Amino acid sequence: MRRFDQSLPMALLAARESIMAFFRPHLNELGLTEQQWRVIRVLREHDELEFHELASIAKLLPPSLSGMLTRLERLRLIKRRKRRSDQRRLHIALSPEGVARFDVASRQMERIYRDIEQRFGKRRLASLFSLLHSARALQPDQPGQPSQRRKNREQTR
Amino acid sequence: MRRFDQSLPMALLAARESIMAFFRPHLNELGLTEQQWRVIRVLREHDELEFHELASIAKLLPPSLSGMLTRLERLRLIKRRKRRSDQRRLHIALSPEGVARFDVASRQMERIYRDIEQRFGKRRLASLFSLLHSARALQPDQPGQPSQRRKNREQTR
DNA sequence: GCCGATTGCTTAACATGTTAATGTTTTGGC
DNA sequence: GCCAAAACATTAACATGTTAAGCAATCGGC
Repeated sequence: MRRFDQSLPMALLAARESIMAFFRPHLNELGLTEQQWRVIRVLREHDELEFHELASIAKLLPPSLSGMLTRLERLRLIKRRKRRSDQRRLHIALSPEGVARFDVASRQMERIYRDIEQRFGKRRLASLFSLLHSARALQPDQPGQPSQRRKNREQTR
Repeated sequence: MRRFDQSLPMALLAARESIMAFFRPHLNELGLTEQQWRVIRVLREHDELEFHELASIAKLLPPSLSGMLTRLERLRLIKRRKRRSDQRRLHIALSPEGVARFDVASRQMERIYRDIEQRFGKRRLASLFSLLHSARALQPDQPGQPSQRRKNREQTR
């Protein structure tokens, strides 16, 4: 079998951890976890989002996001409210405090990012983004799909 | 601020999730989590390792690994024993059942990997690995360090 | 040989990831 | 309008990530 250090998931994980080592200590000082920063950042960019949109964009599974919103609400950084016309749907937005927290954090994060960009090189960074974007597009065959390769079925959901 | 989808940590995360979507369902069918598979794979490659070596290679923090070993031991996939000369140090090795489980899983994982490799392209995959390896080498400045960037990391052993 | 400092793993406490089940609201066929 | 099915968020149960504290074994200076 391929050597462990030639595993693509491991290479992606290790690279990400190295990058996060730049950001995480500063986020912690700002009283934010990495995932909370993801949510705040996405909300700042979109003003208001539905639950499922936020989950999708921030790459969080619904159960994780659900708990995070409870905690972010307790910190008074976000607000969530049900849509009147459909009580199932949830709308999430930053509070004024959330916006303020974003403004403080974003400066610092942007500074760190420029440092990384400089160390790594703009061109290589662009190449990396391009390849990562392609990888992101890969999709396993769907069990019910009439494609070439098929596997087990049975997860009706 | 940069757009969220231009964040390097997010790009790495999203790419990794796309790749793991190929592997995870099959690991689950084999009764293994993603991290358990990491541990088994590393142990298969090294026969026997000390705790700290295993943690370092498999990119697991000691507290996570500690709990995992308890569960893997309960599943009878690994064995851990203290070194006689130093009762603090722990040695971990696969059990025969662990080896057998590896053998079953490795075939399937290798098959999936070749599928990914084919879809993504060997050359581009090699480029991606190269860039990821470079990213992995990045290290933030240490707070107490003189202004030149140095890495005072982990030559603990 | 004694004792405080260090080493190495484990526990603890909390947040998140992952899958399955639950509860509530809405939809759609009749 | 009625009711089963679907849609959505949450809760549950468990594993892992992360930081700090704990505990036992060992080391090192004396």
